[in-house]
Amino acid sequence: MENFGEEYKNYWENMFFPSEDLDGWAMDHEGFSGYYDSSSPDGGASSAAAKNIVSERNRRKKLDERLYALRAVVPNISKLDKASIIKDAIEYIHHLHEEEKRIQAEILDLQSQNLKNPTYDFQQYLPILLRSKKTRTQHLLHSSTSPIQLIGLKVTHMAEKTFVVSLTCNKRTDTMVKLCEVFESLKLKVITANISSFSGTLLKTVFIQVSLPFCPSSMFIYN
Amino acid sequence: MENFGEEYKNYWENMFFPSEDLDGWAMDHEGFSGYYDSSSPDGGASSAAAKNIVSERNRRKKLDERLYALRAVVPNISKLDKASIIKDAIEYIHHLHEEEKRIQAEILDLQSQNLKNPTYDFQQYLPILLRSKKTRTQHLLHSSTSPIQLIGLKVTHMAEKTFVVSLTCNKRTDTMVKLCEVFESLKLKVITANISSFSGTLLKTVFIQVSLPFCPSSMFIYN
DNA sequence: CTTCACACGTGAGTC
DNA sequence: TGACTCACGTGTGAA
Repeated sequence: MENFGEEYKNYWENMFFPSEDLDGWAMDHEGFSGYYDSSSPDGGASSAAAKNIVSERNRRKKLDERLYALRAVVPNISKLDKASIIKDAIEYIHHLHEEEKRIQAEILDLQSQNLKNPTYDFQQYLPILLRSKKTRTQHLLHSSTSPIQLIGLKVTHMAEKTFVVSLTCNKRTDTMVKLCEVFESLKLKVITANISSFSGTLLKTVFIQVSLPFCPSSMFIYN
Repeated sequence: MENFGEEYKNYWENMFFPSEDLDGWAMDHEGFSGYYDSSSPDGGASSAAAKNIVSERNRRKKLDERLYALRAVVPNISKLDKASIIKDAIEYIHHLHEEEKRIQAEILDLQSQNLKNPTYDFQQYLPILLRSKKTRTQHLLHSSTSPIQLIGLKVTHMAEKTFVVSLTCNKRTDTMVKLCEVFESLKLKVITANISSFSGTLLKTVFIQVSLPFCPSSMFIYN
């Protein structure tokens, strides 16, 4: 029996090396069958026992492979112990659960933070705006001489029917005039407007009041 | 030997019931020692073997408990198989990894969305602001006659060293004057400022330029 | 009757 | 040396 122990001395360390000698081992085992199984020396029973042996060995091998794979996906393994591997895996799953909960809270916080100052991105409605006023707006924004190069455009809902439109763009020649023309062309009810220029950029802030209840898409088809 | 099998027939199902009969079992085992261990019938060796037996039994029990605990933290167990439990645990960890990656991407997306219009919430820096200018600001914001009732306060990073401070508050008597006093007390380098009032609320927008590189907390200790 | 998964006792190796 | 961890072969009950 000692040779078996020699063969599998380092089994746990290099269990992923497929050892073909395992298959041939059942034949050798026939010679040992009489040693402890004196009551049934017939070939049929010993063959069944050998089948059981190799089956059990495959089962153990599979289980150890799984355990090895589990150890591979779990970082910070404290010990190579079988029990410790499972223990670390459990703790790691708990850690992942906590992290997921924490990150979910963070994402919820970010979402609520976005919701707290409800700034709707204008960018997606700009095409609608351009389509509806293609006749004038289009060629103003894309005039060959000095087009309005948009940097940022957003609308903030201040009160019912009241919005603040903030538009940032590069400052070129006549950009300010064109900007005013664009806004004028929208025929919005402007409460107050302010244009500031610094370091090559323009920022135009316009308070507008709409007659319809808030609906971002309808707001800019409005003319 | 059959009685042993009977005792542990349902071992896996109720492994968490501490079975006290395990301790007393070693004594019974003495009677069987001669059956297969004919070479060493002395009491010392058999006692050592008995210790080994109970130790090994405890080891197996611990390992099974760990496996049971692992099964408990993994949802959607396909089979109660030992190997399947580990396999499902591995898949579950992979699932958690994917989910974490997905959610991290989502949080990054949200953050970039916040960064695209980099509006830093002023609210958390307001206490610092108030602390640093307690002498004047504090009593202005909390004066008994008509305190400035803050609705929204945020700063937007426009360019290097350039920020837009937007402050919204309720409009009361002298609110506008006090607002100007507060901003004046901060000794900021104001490029341009604009105050608008509508439907009982005030909005003050100030372009300021700071001499230090951007650091939200230091910015408002600045005086 | 065969297959499968299991718990068991046991010897060997390690620290 | 004693206290471990491990792989092995084996018997057993369930599918």
